[in-house]
Amino acid sequence: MPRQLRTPAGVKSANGRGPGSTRRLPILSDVAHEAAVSLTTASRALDPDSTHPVADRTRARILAVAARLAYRPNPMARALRTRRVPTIAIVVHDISDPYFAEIVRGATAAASARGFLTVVCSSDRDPMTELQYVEMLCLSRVSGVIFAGGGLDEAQYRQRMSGYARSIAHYGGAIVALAPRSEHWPAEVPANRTGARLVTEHLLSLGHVRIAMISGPSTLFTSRERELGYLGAMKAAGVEPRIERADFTIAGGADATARLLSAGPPTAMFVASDTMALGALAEMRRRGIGVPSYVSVAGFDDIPGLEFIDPRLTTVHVPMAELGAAGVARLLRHLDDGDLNTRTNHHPVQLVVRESTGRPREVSLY
Amino acid sequence: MPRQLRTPAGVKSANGRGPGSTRRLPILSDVAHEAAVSLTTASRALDPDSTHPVADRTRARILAVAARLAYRPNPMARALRTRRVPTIAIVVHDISDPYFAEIVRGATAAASARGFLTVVCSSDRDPMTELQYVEMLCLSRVSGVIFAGGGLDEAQYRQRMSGYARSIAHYGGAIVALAPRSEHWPAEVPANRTGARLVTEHLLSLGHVRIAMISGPSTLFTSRERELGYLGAMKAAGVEPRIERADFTIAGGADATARLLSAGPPTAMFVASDTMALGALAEMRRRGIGVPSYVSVAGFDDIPGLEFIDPRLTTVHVPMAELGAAGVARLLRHLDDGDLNTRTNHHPVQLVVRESTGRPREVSLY
DNA sequence: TTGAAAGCGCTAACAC
DNA sequence: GTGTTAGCGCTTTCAA
Repeated sequence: MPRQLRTPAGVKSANGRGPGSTRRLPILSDVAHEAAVSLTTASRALDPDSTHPVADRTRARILAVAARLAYRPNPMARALRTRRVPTIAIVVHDISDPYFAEIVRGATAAASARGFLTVVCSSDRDPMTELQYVEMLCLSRVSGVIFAGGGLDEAQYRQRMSGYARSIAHYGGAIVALAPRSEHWPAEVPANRTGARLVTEHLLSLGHVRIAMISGPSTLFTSRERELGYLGAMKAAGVEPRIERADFTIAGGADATARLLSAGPPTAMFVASDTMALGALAEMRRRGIGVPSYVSVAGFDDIPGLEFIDPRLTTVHVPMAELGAAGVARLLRHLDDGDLNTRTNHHPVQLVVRESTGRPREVSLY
Repeated sequence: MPRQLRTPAGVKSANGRGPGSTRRLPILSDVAHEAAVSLTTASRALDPDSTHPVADRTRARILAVAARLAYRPNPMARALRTRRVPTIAIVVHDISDPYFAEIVRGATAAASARGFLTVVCSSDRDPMTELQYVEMLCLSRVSGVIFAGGGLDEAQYRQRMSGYARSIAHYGGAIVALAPRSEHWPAEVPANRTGARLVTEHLLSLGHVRIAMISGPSTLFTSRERELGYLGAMKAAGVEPRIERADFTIAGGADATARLLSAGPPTAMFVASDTMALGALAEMRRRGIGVPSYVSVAGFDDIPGLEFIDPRLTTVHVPMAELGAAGVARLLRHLDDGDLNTRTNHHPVQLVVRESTGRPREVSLY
């Protein structure tokens, strides 16, 4: 349809498609036409970060028309030109896990404040699913991708991931990690090692010697960092470490606890995430084992809702929402100012002692 | 830059931008050129749901080239043409609430299986924030919007919302509700009224008479439906109802419980969401009130993780992930088959009796 | 300081 | 069955 014959915006369309139909959204040419300027000038006046000069009177006129028509630029048309959609993606391992839900909450709030939409991709802890999502994101030309979960140390995964990352960098997209990864990406991560050290030292100071750790998969960098803190504190105290592995889920935490209890049960357990600690607590209850009377349990993350489980869990507070917001801020610094710094910022964590840890039991369990 | 001079895909760009740089992504004209066909034919052969005939030999040749070049259509260009981005938005009240997290999990899985990205917009229970998000979605021309949370019965909200909805319908976008609303949109909702009736009848059958309800804001349609079930059962039993209101948060549930307990405490409480019930339980514990020995508490939703709180909560199971998936399926039926049916499908719920409800106390609390 | 014109990559109406 | 052509709405040279 030639431009001239098009029904102008703000005028009821002649062939209204029934009662639900309404006027079409105004486009740039509507504004330009009404303000009696060219498309170019209208575009420049409306673009907040255009450096091209526009006469004050002209600009004022254009802005007035735009406001009256409630004009908003079409993001797709703009994206086609600028080669990037105003969307930020956040890739998480499991959106149902309160840890990731909190990060997403912080990130979406920060992103929407800047006019960015946030896409959430939850892989349900399957690396292949995660890679598929990243491929989709890459094809969609999202402005940036935030990886909330830790990376995997597995050849094929790393290779495909770095291929996508290169592709994203190629079209000018930004990448930020909120957990440790092998890739050298800009990162905003919690002080995992320090936190693990603090919590282990807390258990040691209570008099525990047989302190086991329930960690995540050995291929996950987050597991490794938390193990490092635990191992360091154990070594410094001259006591023997013991690591059992799970998959960062509640059920996994329960299973690992069962294994730990059936072979020389420890007097204290440091669980690498609160979610797994919930599973540990459930397994204890199922077996009638008192916490902390028989076994002390400490978690990591300080997820919301912890005040409602019994006993209240000793853990390491990670500023999840702030981490999400910091990730978005970092991403925007790349997009806005071309900041390509790949420094890793460590966010401080804090030991929160509650009711699930206490002095070691006097009697043996068996 | 004229097409002819452009660096072909698959050939290292002459002005590579450093080590991170790589060849540019292939575009349709690359495929068409290599396969020696026109853009149109290439487009048709590559579009899985194009009805236009293409010779088998030609199609095979085009597909082979596309595969070799790892060609993927540019979603932005396609969107500009089709006037819709391959993205589904899901609007929730609070992504940190496990109820919504589960719905989102179900929806994203279903959407990505069909090549759609899912945008999550969490309003943190602020109607104005929600409206802002919907405006953004509308401008972004997302293919569809799923409203996971219930609607508000408030004039200005309803007016702005229906304006956006009209706008979305106008460009061919779909809308689906997963909770009751005044707008006549296609809906997939839990059987709120039935669930509330079932749980109230359960409490009545245990011998309770003084059964209070903690509901949500009176302007929220979800609150109303659940109240209707409660009121119906109470009336049928000939006993006096009592409703206290909160805001569907943990803290709100705790506050409402405090108010309830300080003025003629009931022997049983039906709380309109598990999240609020968590707050109720916390308030009871703070006051040293036994559950269910002194007061029975029942929730609604059956959010994940409930097996780890003490006492285990009696509630009404809502199939959250299925609701999310059903919402996506409904949306795609609109998009694919033009199904504009606005029927409301009620998803069955189920009473789950656990440990937080029991027979009424013999002794008075005060 | 303004504007004309050329696309971004794709789809669809209309030939042939 | 295939190709030509005209845009989708916007940004951005380049020229005035």
